[in-house]
Amino acid sequence: MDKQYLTQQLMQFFDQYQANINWDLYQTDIQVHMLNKGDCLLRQGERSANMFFLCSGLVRYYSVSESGKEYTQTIAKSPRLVGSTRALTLSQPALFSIEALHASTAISFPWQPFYQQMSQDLAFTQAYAMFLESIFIHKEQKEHAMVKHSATQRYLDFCRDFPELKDTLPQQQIASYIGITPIALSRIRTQLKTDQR
Amino acid sequence: MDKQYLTQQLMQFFDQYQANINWDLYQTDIQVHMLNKGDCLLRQGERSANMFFLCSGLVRYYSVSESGKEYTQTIAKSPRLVGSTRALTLSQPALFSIEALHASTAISFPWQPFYQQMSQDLAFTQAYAMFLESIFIHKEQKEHAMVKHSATQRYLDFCRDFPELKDTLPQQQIASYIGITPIALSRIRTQLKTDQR
DNA sequence: GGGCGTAATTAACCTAGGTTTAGAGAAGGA
DNA sequence: TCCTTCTCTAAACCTAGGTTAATTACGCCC
Repeated sequence: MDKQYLTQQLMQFFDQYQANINWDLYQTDIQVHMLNKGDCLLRQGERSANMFFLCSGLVRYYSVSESGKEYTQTIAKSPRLVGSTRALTLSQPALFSIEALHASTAISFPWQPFYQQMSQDLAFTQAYAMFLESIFIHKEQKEHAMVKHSATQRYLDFCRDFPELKDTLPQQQIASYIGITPIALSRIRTQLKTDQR
Repeated sequence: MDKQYLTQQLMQFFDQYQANINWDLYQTDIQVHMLNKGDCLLRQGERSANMFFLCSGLVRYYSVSESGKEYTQTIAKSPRLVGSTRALTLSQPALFSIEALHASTAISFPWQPFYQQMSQDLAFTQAYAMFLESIFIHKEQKEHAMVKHSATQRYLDFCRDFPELKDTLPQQQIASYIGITPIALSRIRTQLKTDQR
């Protein structure tokens, strides 16, 4: 798709924070990613120096443990920055993969020079702090739910938070988001159905 | 204890970030808190406009669910800022209490005017973003451990991360940090002892 | 020393959720 | 049309950790 057009979206996204960015510096490094369902932007264990901007579509962050179990940490909707803050700031391999849940479009740009330039811009740094605050708060709520709520409650929470996904996303992935096996989720769903009557 | 002296520590803490702060504005609002073991700086459900700086000692962040179960989210050592970013930025009641694990000293100051002034200071905003990044990374690792590791593994992780606490902290609180009951922890400990032989 | 409150252990029992295996639909491809 | 593959459901069984309750151990105050 049109790189010009997508870059436009990225610029608009940052405009809302009144950050003063010289995009010309990155023109040559910006890459367009057309994703089909199941394609990955970033793979667990990979080192990447890029941040991504999700222009359209939907992705999930998931990780796989040594024992082969999959856990979906986050589901992110466009428009949004996506990427591993941790991997970029500590320059370590990513702890999770980022996978498209539908067809999606994203662009990538190199984080270091961008962050270098941006950390001189107060408006941007403020916006970045706000971004971190918001994902932090989300993470805190998810930790809370994982520890304090039963699987059934977490499923109901998921249905409340993502009403548009509860019927379109495969149940395996819903199960992986709430931290249980698809089999347990199936049990919970039939249990809920019989309770309703 | 000497307010002057503790305030000095707070200023030194921010000096390391080269933030340019006019402390005179807050002199009258700064309060000193001398904490005994078990005293709380902040109580779950309370609204507070203050941020705290832990000058000496050790605190834990814990929350109690409706069903009366306690969960320790974080253990924080001095010197450090402590408080609920979430409660302050959204001006909502705190989701957790902050309790001293030993005798500790802290000072409090009003967050809003401070943050207002500080968000004009690039060095401070950068430092704040780094602070958020660091607690975010910690939270991500804890979420990961809670989901992927067994209670036994989480106990071993705790012993690795807090070697100085594993014998001094009451087992109830260790259990609450790793998200199990004290009874389960006792079982795990005897299990580990017999395994060693 | 004797009582008392708190913390830690132990054992018996229970339950949520994992594991394994099998089968039922739906969807595509030759 | 049949065959394959993928997703979901169902049932039998297992296990980690929760629950309850009784027992012991360790201060601490009188």
